[in-house]
Amino acid sequence: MTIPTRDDSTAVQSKSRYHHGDLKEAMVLASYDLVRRDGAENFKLSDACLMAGVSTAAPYKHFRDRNEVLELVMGKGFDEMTRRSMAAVEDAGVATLAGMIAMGHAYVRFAVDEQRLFRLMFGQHPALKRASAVEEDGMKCFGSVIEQVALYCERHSVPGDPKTIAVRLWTFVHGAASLLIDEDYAKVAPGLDVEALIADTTPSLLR
Amino acid sequence: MTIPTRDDSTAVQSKSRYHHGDLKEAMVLASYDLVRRDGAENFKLSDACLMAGVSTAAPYKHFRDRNEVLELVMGKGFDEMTRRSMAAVEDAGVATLAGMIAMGHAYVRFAVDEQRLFRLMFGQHPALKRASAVEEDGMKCFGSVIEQVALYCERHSVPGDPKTIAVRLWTFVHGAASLLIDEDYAKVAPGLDVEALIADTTPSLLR
DNA sequence: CTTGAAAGTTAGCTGATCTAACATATGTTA
DNA sequence: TAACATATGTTAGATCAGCTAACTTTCAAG
Repeated sequence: MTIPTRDDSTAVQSKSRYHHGDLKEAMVLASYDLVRRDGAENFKLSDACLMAGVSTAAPYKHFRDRNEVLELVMGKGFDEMTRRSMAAVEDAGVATLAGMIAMGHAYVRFAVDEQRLFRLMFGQHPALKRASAVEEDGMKCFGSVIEQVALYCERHSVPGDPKTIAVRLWTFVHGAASLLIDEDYAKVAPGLDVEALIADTTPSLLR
Repeated sequence: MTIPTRDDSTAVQSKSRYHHGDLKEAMVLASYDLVRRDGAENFKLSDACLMAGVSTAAPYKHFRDRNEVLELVMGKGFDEMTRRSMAAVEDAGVATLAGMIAMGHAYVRFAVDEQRLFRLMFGQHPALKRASAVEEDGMKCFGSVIEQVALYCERHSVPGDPKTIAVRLWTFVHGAASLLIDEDYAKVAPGLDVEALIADTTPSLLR
């Protein structure tokens, strides 16, 4: 439950070491890693303090409380998710079917690779998600996914409202990611190939 | 944060009142209500103790720890969800399109009505979900949904593996429920009519 | 330099889970 | 029916994390 080692390469520090330099950033980075490792429910602010090399009271000069730190971690999570999804679609081809499928796969792969982060980002404390920083990053993430689907719809003259179709696709992919990492598929459909499920279903949803 | 009043109608009690009578059951019932009201993240075992009228040490004679109580609450949640989904499909017509849509709507409505319960049941601590009691009730819940879709597929000679098609429908409905209560739809597609989304999309998924 | 604000520190409060040691019913057996 | 074993309560307190208060150090502006 505790391997909180000081990572000096991460922290920006003054020579004196009484003042950290950029404790706020260092705390968020440390917390991001801790949440990825242990999950938000096991995240201890005090571990992040250890990693940043400060006392447990120090963060309160920069954050309202533990939750504000988690909010910023969520924001970083959404940024990373956006980055990966967009990279995938640009790689496989913007406004192509392959691109849409790749985007779905990237979404699911993020959920799998970053399970604990994904769990923090979705379905947990509704209060956290309402934080302005989170709202902004979340909107950017979902917005860019929807935008990509809309591009596809226009290019291929898919009938109907592009946004509605985009929401359909998003809904399906999100459901797949959730049920997969929650091990619900494993209970009723063990060995299910989720990538195939998405590849097979995407065409039906894009029309 | 605290309205834990003693509910004597719920509790089975002996005359002496030293021994509760059925503390285990009383604790689960109280905890179920508290989780529905406050969410699992704000659930205090001590509140449940107050409601059951016992000291905070008493539950440890019946439960391993706080998590075991939550596991049983999850189990009850799955039972209730199964009940509602099956009632909906039987009401609207087993093996009919209307029945499939009604089942989806019931699933989403459960998520909305019992948001905090739903959040406990999905996407939270993976450890809790692996508890045998939870696994059993969860399987029953998803299993019966899948079974119903399979019945539809057979009746209407839908080509392809019925189970695969059932998983598709389940995935979509679960995604819709999750994004809805997580207020993610509200961010990018405010005012989205989720019931319509499901009614419109179900036919495309059932073939 | 001085001085005020920013950003650390230590000490300690609070509130929740859980444990240890003890107390009281209950019900089976002598 | 007395006595014992067991189940199921109680009280007291350890622990541990979040957070606050009061004090200290550094920095930067004039």
